[in-house]
Amino acid sequence: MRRLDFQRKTRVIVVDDNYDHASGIRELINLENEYEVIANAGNANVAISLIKKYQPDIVLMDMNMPDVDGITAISKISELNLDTRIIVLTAYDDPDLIFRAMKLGAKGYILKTMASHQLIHALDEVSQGKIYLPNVLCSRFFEYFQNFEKNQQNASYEDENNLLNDLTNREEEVLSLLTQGVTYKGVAQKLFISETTVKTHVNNIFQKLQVNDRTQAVLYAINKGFLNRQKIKIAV
Amino acid sequence: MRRLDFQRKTRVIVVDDNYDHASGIRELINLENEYEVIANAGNANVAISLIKKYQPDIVLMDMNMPDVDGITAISKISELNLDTRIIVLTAYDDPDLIFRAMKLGAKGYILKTMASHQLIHALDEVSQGKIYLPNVLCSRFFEYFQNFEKNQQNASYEDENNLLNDLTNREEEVLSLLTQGVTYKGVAQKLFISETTVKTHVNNIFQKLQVNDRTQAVLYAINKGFLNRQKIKIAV
DNA sequence: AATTTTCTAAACCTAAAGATTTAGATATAT
DNA sequence: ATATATCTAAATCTTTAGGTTTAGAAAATT
Repeated sequence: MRRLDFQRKTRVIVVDDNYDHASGIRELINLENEYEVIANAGNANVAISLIKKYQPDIVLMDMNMPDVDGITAISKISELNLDTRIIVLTAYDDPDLIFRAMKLGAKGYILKTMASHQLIHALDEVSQGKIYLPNVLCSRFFEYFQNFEKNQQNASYEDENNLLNDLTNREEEVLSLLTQGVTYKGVAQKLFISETTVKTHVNNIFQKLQVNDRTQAVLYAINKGFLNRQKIKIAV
Repeated sequence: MRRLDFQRKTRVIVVDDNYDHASGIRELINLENEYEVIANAGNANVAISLIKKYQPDIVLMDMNMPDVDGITAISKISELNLDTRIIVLTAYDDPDLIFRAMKLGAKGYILKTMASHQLIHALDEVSQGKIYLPNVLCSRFFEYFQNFEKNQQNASYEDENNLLNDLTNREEEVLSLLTQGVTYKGVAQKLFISETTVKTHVNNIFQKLQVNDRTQAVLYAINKGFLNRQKIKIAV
């Protein structure tokens, strides 16, 4: 099932620095009744101005281009907040590339090595508002995604060279308040201890984390995933 | 193509608080030569201790359970760092649930309404190290994923009530250095301006961001996605 | 029973941070 | 041409922050 609205074709812009390749794709797409390629772009900057001008339904974007790379291009296009949907067309099944493209809002991802009918299928799916990601690439994506999330968490606890593990409970409490922008006086009041005690704790924290001031301690804590899940809050 | 190693069956534990349902799944799976259900668990805590004990190849996990919910259970299981792969089995195609389950490392996700052969197919795929996520659920996932990422970025720029937009270029430069834990003196040296000028800028920044000190300013910046992409670095 | 951590707290000091006012120089816009 | 915004900088002052040493009490280890 394709588009129901036959009055207006789905408008596509092809972005590829290889002219022959772009022409091939253009002809392939124009064979289909539902689609028409309204423009070609040989590099990212031309592509962006064309997209601004014509606001196409779909952009077919090659990834390896001179000057501005595909990822940056996608990023800039999605900042325009148009209804234009991007399908990535590339030779590489690099998980990182897939992950970043999808993260930036690409609606489809196909390899150049894939059969041409898959390209049309992708157009069909994406023009219907779906996401098109072939199984192989989907697996690659999740590979990367789950590793990424795991690292985000493992950066926190269990880590051997995570100096946060050297902190005592009380020191963790103090650091937790520091990461909310609380002053020594504030910490003292909240923990019902004297200000000098807070200073003692803080100095111990600095030594253990090998930093020189509260800002660096806070940055260390955030980097190492201390207070990962709960959104960082600023105490007033 | 199923498993190549016929000498040892793939060992499965079923976690479902509905005993009848669990039994049904057990029988279904035991019809297959390659799999054997070695245990049932009616709640998450039992499940976790069984998994610790038997270290199964695959866990089929129901999501709506009493006491400890499925997401928490997955989280705890993945903290064990076993080779056990988790397949989620639930009645809901809630995007948030799918997203969180996959984020925590679930290798498959199927709806209870789906045909039984899909369950076996999921077991096949996952036992081969692949990820099994039916197209419908995959779309749901990406829906959520892309919205999530978009919000993370939009929290930064374009936001109306983002006070960071009020900062001048120079103030942004100063703030950027503050978020690296640089002192006033350090900022002065790096920007080739006097320390008092830095103080002026900093005070303006505080007023614009409506905060009282550098730590709060840094936290505000981080929360609003200032320095989103580049990993936070501590200057030494 | 003896030792080590941990939490508490003081005194004393220096350095850095932050608040406030004032002001000159350069742009940029109206 | 005259506001307006931005970047610069000084002087002055108060408040935190941070460094260092010392030390008592309680709890956990060995």
